[in-house]
This record gives sequence, structure tokens and C-alpha cells, in this order.
Amino acid sequence: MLGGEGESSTFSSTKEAAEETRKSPAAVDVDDLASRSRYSEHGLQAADRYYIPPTVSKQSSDTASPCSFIPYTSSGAVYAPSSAGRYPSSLHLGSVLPPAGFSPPTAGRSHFSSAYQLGQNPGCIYPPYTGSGSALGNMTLPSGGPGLRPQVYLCNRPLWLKFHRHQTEMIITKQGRRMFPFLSFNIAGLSLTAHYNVFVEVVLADPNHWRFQGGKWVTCGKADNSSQGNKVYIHPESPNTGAHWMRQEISFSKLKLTNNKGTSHNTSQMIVLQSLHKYQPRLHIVEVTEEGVEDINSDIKTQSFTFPETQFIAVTAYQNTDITQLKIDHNPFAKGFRDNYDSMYTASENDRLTPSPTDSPRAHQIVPGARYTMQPLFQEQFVNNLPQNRYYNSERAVPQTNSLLSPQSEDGASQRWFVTSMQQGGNSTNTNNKLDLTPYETEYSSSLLPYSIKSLSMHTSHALSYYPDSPFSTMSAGWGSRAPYQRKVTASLPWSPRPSPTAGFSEDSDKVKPQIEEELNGSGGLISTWTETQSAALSFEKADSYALACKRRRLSLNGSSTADSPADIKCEDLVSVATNSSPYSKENPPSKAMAAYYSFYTAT
DNA sequence: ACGCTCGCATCAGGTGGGAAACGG
DNA sequence: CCGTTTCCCACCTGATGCGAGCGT
Repeated sequence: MLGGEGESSTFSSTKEAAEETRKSPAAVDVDDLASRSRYSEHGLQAADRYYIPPTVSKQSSDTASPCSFIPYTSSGAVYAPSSAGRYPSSLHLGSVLPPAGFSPPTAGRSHFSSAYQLGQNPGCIYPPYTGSGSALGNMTLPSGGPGLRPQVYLCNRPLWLKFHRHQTEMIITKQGRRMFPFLSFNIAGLSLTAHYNVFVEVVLADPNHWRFQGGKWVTCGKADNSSQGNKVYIHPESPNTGAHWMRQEISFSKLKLTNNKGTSHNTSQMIVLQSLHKYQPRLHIVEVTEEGVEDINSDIKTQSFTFPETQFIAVTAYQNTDITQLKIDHNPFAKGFRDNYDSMYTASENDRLTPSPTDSPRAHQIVPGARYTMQPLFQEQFVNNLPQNRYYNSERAVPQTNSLLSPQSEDGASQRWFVTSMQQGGNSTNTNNKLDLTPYETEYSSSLLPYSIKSLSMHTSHALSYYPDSPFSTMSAGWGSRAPYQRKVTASLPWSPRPSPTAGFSEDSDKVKPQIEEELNGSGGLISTWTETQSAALSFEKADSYALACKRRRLSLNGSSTADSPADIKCEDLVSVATNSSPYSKENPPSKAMAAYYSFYTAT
């Protein structure tokens, strides 16, 4: 269900292909139904956490299903043909058309249209939870190259989930305000030598105007669909090679949100939104020529990815105090607003889910010398358990009054989140699916093992120091000097070709490929380990009481909220565990681990 | 002499809070 | 009147520049 345009927004490679793959909205593939039934109970959950091979996961874009936002690459193209006819169409709008009366905003693409003629892209993806599934097309491989299927990982998904549970809010100001959490992705499956432009588009997530009333977000009339202004933020390093994009985390931390439609400066860094409207960011990867222009001669080449947990409501002032507290506690720039900061963090800052930038070095310290010793699985636990133990100990005891979503343990879902593109027919369903955490989390344990699908987390070397738990860091580490790479880019010329700083990268990458293949059938160990750790993680009754703790801090400044943490797990202990069980030992280099990572998905 | 690393200081810019201003 | 937006504030981060120290 994705609504609109393309939610799935992906350009079909060819008209023929588009036609072949396009399906009537109502035409739900039988297989889709079958797959749906398969995951009917846990599917979402599963989807929430795992990558399901497209070939296996043909699903309807049923919005109700959490799986919907999984990257099924449907055959249908997602972007409707532009007026210019650049993208052959296949926007299967049929299944995703916006509700009557609401026409998606089209403004804001001007600066961008020259390069990407999104054409009819409505710029919105609602209706989100219609559940009527837009038909998913048959799954097809992306055109990234023979056998290449781009996959995108939302690096800081656990954090996004925390916010999402309370309905994320993003401040918009005239001068522009950065997003927090910000979008950060890792991409895999691109052609190493091909050039791509990577950009984020923010589209309306639903046709409603929202208001915070009675401690909840409620709809309040129709959205103003006449919004104008830029809706796209092109990554400043675009265009660049696939090797470059896959080498490091792709951070959109500089992306700013504004409500100033008339802003003329920094338009390339600002996305214009309207207050009290719900938006859904989408990641687009477009193959281009070295000059940064779309390669018309090449096959398809646009991949779009949507992560429902990144939906947010634009506001000019925070409405939900839970969100405010989450921002304060996780955004290093807001440290000054933290109550009891000393007592909270001096003892074990490492416990934080989202370390401050300055914490990064320490993160390395706690894992002495071993850049790869913090195995993914360990990290998973580290991330999932410590914070809860320390801060989320009593949420269940106190009812929340102003959260849209009931407090739940999203941490269980914090595993690496991979999404394949919706290209080629992607179903656009994923865009609007709201993350239904409830089923997922309540059935987490049951859904976990039955499918045996593991999400592997990988320790990151912190391209983004805020989020040290990025999975790809190890991979990149294996590929070379990823962390140190800090090429300065001039944001003024987003389309100018930029040399890839990854000299020698291709070599390494090429080495990785064989390894990946090699590991396809040998990830048993990892899987096994994963299962064990997950089970352990499940044993924690750590429903996220974060909000509660925050509230308590706000109500009582005596710091009591930080004193009731149950048995704190010492970092040293965890390190020890990690060291002993980490698959990322020197004998088992990151690249290999990454290979296993991929192999896992492939094999299953 | 040269290059590199490290620590310190500076400053631009990001943060939410709160009050004032604005607008329906 | 009330909800929303704007502005200013204090606090903090992070990039940058500079100089000292060290090794070659």
C-alpha cells in the first residue's frame, strides 16, 4: 500500500519490464497470499528484523503487515513515468493512489528535477495502513548488475524505534533544523564501479493534519497538500561509486528540515515541510554516469527504500515530552539539558544506546585492541541489554499517558535491518506500513526461532560516532581504512562528479565477493550463536521504560531514576564475552564475517 | 629542517526551554 | 482565547587553527 507514487518508487528499467511486471492493484498474486499466510502471525515481526529474500517473500503490499515494508522487489516500477518520459513507467499507482481529494504535493523538486525527473511522483505515500494491498509484483532482481541486489541497512534502527514508539517528532525551523535521529544507512549490493547518486526524499506519510491532544497525536482534518519547496536532499558525496557508498555508512546528519518555503539559501541542504504533518523519509539510489547525470542508456537504475520506523511528524515545538526526553538523552548537542547528567553517565556512559560523539573512543577502549572483537551478536546484546537494565527498568510500572504506542521492547527488534529495494516493481507497500511493533514484540520470541532467520549485527567503526553499533563497520574495516575516511565535500555542487577516495577498494571488495560466496553455506556457526544470544536477550524484561524514566527525571530531579537500575552489566564482562565468542577474531576477519552475513540471508 | 602527533583554545553552529509574538 | 510559531538564551559539540613536542 503504498500510496502513492511510488512508494515504492523505483524506476523500472524498461517500459517492457514495467509492463510485464505491473500488476493491477487488486491483483494480488497467489504467491503473495501464500507468503502472507506464512508470515501472518509473525511475518511482520520477522520482517521487522530480517531480510527475507525476495524470491521467497513475494508478498502483497499489505500495509497491515509489518513485512510490508520489506523490500520486496516487485516487478512494477514505482515511479510513474515522468512527464518527460524519462522513467518508463510503471508506477503502479493503481494500487497506491492517494485518497481522493488529496493530491500529492509536487512542489519542491525543481532543483532536483533537472537531474531526476520524478515525474508524477506524488510525493506522498499514504494511505499507510489501508491494508488493501497493493499488488506486489513478482520479485525481480534489481538491475544493479547481474546478481546484484542492492540492500540497505538502517544503521541506527534501534534508536529510530525508540522514537517511533512514541511517534517521532522533528523540529522544523526557519533556518533549518537537523533531524534527530538522523538517517544513516549502509548499502550493499551495488556495482563497485558504477556511479550512483544517493538522496533522501521526504514525502507525506498520510493525508492528515495532526494535532497533539490529550497526550496523543490525533488527526485533525486534511493535510495541506499544497506544500511547496524542496523535498529532496542529495547526499553531498553524490555522485560516487558503488564501492564508495558501500564502503561506509551513508549519513544524512546534515540534512535540515525547515518550514520556510521561501528560503533561497542552502536549499540543497534543506527539506521544506509543514508543521503537524506526518512524513516518511525515503532513500533513493540512482545509477548515474560519472558526471552525475542519469545514464539513460543503462537499465534501471533507481532503487528506493522506505523504513516505516523513520516516519515522523514535523513540529515547530515538541509536543510529546517523551520525545523531548529521548532527544535530550540521545542527542549530544542537547547534553546541556540532561538532568543528573553526572550521575547518569559518569558511571557507565558506555551503557548508552546512543553514545555521544565523545564516547566513541571509549567504545573502542572497552573492546581493547580488537577492532573486530566486538562481535555483532555481542554488540546486539550490549546495545539491547545494558541500556534497558540501566534505564528501562520501570516503564511497565507506570502507565504512559502521552504515547501513541504502548511501551514495548523494541530492542528485540534492534537487529540489523536490511531492506532490498523496491525497484522494479517494488511494491510500494512498504512505505506506508506503519511499524506494528506490538505483534512483533509480543511474539518476538516465538517468531524468532521459527524462521531461523538471523539478523547479524556488525560492529561498526563509527562512521557516525553517535551510533557505534553499525553493522557494516567491520566489513568496511576489512575492506580498508574506512573509519578515517573524511573526505571533505563541497555541498554546493551535489551533481559534480567526485572522485572516489577509495583507491584500492575495488581490490578488497573483489576479495570479499568470493568470500561471500564461500561463506554462503557456512554460516551455521553464526546462526547458532545468534540464536543463543537472542534467547538470552529475550530473557530480559526490558520493555523500554525509557520514556518513563525520562518522565520521572523530569518530575523528580533528585536523580532517583538512575539509581534503581538492576544489576548492571559491566562493560568489562561484556568485553570478555565478546572476546571469547566473537566471530571477528583475527582468524575470522570482518570481511569474512560480512560474507557470512550475506551468506546467511542468501542461504536461508 | 621537515613531518607528524598531540593538546589546547577558539568559534561556528546545534540543542531544547521558555517567553513573546502571531494568527485564527 | 488558545494553539502555533518565532526568537533568544545558556549550554554543548565539533571543526579548525595553532604551537609544542617528538622522531627522522
